[in-house]
Amino acid sequence: MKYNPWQIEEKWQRKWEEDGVFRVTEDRTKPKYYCLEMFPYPSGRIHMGHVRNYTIGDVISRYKMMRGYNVLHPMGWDAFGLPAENAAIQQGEHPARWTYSNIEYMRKQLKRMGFSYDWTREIATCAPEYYKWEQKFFIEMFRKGLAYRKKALLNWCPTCQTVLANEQVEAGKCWRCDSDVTTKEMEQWFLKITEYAEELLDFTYRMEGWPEKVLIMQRNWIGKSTGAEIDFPLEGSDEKIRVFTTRPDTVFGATFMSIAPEHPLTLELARRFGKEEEVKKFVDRVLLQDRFYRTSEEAEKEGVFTGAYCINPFTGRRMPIFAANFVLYEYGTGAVMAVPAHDQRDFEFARKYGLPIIVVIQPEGEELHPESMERAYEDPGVMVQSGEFTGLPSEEGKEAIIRYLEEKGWGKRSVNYRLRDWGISRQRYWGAPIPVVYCEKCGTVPVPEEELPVLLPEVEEINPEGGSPLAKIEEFVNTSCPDCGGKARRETDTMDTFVESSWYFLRYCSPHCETGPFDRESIDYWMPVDQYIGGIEHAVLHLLYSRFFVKVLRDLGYVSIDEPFDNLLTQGMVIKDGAKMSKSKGNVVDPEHLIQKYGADTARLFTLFAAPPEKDLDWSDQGVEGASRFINRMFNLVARYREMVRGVPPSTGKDEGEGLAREIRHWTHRTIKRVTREIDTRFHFNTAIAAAMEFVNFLSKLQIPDGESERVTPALKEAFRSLILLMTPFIPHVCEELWEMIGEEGYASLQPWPEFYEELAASEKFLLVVQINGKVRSRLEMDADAGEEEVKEAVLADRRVKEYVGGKEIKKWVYVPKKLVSIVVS
RNA sequence: GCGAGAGUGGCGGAAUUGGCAGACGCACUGGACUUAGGAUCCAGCGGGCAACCGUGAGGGUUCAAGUCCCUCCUCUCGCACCA
Repeated sequence: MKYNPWQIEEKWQRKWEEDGVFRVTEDRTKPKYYCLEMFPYPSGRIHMGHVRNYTIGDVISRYKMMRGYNVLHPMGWDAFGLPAENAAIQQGEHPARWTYSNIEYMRKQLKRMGFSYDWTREIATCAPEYYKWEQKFFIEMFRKGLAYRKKALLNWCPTCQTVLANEQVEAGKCWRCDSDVTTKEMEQWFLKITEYAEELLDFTYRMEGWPEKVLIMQRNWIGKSTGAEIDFPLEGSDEKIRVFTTRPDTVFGATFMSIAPEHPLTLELARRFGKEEEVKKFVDRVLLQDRFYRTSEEAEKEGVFTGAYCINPFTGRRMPIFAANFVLYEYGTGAVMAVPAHDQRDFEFARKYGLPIIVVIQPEGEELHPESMERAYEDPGVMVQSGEFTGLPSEEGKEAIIRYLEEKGWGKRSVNYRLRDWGISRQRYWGAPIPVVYCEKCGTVPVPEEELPVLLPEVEEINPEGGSPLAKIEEFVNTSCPDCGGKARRETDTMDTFVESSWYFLRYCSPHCETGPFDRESIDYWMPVDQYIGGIEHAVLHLLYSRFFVKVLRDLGYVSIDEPFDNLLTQGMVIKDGAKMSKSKGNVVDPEHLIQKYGADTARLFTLFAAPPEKDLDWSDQGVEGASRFINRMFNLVARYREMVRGVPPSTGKDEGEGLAREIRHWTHRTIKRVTREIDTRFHFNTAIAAAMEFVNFLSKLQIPDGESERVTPALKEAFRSLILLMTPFIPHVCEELWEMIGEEGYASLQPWPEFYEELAASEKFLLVVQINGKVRSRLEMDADAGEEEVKEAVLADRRVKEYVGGKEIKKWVYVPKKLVSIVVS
């Protein structure tokens, strides 16, 4: 009898499917567990990253199932996206055909891995039954003002003639044609994620099941800063310029003002003061620079005087107003009060243009002088040269200044976020149409609900020149206004694919629901996701958008949860030869070859054994051999004892038995304990597998003396049953086969997880380590129930101990029960 | 620059609360079986002849430090003119 993975795997995959072993319903007699892995983009074939991600999720799902949970473990396809469109351009294949044939192929590959998905719940986001509901959400968001249209500066690729999402711009270049990306102002649809900035931030402090790293990244991305807005009157006018600052305590040191080149006031002021020509030259030049250069640190700070002055309300100082390249129009008010002594950018700017520097914060224990300063002092200190505020510690000063401002009506307390609203318009074909029409009379009108979905029209070919493909389809564009019936044009942009992935986990709960996006009861039963697993690359985008979406759906009355994912596991990358697997590096291992050569169980076992899930996994062909070898050894071991244990009832209860049987039972229970703890407390599958390997090593060495076999077989049966069940989540196919081989009924996958008795797991002897003056000098085997007196007697009687202690005085005696003795002698 | 994480044999990686450093696996060495072995099984495997020395470097706390404290070095990741 030889281990034949292909035959075994085919057999059990077929049986699981025939018997619907992994199909789930809302069974209220069991606790629920929703285990989810980030769904793949159907790019063509699965890669090692998928294998790792989905294997981790599968172990967790199968383990929880055996622990008695009702487990939802679904799979689907993030099916809209650019690669489909590119394939269409390059190969002339329709994006839908290309996508669906990829899905067919990848589904087969995933099934071949033996993952425990409930395939009846499979979804593809490009299906009208899916995006229909997304369009409905969009309309509801539009009605609540959470989806709106505005002009915005977008990344524009002049070669491809299209807008690029931020993630499609790599180091200032177009990801597809490598030309320099510029900006262009266009009408865009936005989702108002900033409305939820505070809540999104707030919850990061309560999400205990998420890695701290991800939470920190999200907090940084949201980028909350608190401070004040202050009005600076324009000299010779009633107008005011409003700035945002986080350092109101430094306002006495503000000596000039910087405003963004694209700020409408910039050219307006220049015109008024006869500086139009040179300011416009500067503005044009800066706006031509790409944003990546302009916002990088290397970019030199430069600016131009607009000719205008404003007045510092606190000091009465005339502050020249500069247009400066480093001021961002989109952040705060697009204008900044410049405090050169206490802000590095302003410092550099002031030095360059010879502007005054006034120190208003003194650090403790040193005195700053503007002439001798080499850089700005940005830390807290004591306020100086600040009128009635002089002498206040700067932190208190912030509060005092804000109160003063508000009293005087010069400004107010203010909070700013770095987070911007989410631009979702894409000039793409292969995406969900934005369900809006533009009527000459009624303006922007959402498509009525009963007309949803706005179907993506068939298209002959996609223009490689780019631009919105939908805009070229007359029958699609030309429509009538739902309100007045007059002539209207459809929106031709489609939605960012991140919109689809922001709610797919909800759809899985009732994937075939026709009356709504999902069935409320199923959502209330399954959500939130108990364990979410995926790559760290989505730490901000997908994970933040999903959080936002759930909060919006909550406020629209669809769900009653605040957060979608209770626990998050970010798995490490798959590395080979010191680099991430990638086509360009040529270090890709195709999972399909692996399966062909070793079978799915080996592929699974290796990815689990090589590293804990959250760490990077170093690929090693020899390591795969090792995994394969282990499965063979386990198979041969069970095969050898198969006849002996068939039909024998396993040992149960806490009676240890005697001799060999007792040793076997001790090993069995110890192993159950170790494997369970490693999986349960921290998902460290590598050490769980190591424990099982040790158990196999032990069992392989067993020599059963003639005549003893009767007494030993129940213990052996228990051992094999346990071993097989412990390994089932990791290598399910071979475990099903072995389960059958030892004569057990039903599916191993459906058995309850083995239990252990603490009494049996504990050993009856322990090895006592004896240290003398901090060095290990002896080891003694002791009975587990030996008390300190007994231990002391045994230690002092030990030959090696006597050698070191001799007649010397024992100055210290430390006893750690069941572990060690530490003796200090002079 | 700021933030987070990590440095342990030839390699991947183990070491509850400070308590035998190197589990388990790979590679390697020797042996057995064999026509053969790149299959399988058995044994060995941090360094050093040894006393001893060994967890990035140097200090410290402790009977005892990979683990705690201080200083420093290296690497990885994230953010980086956000006022």
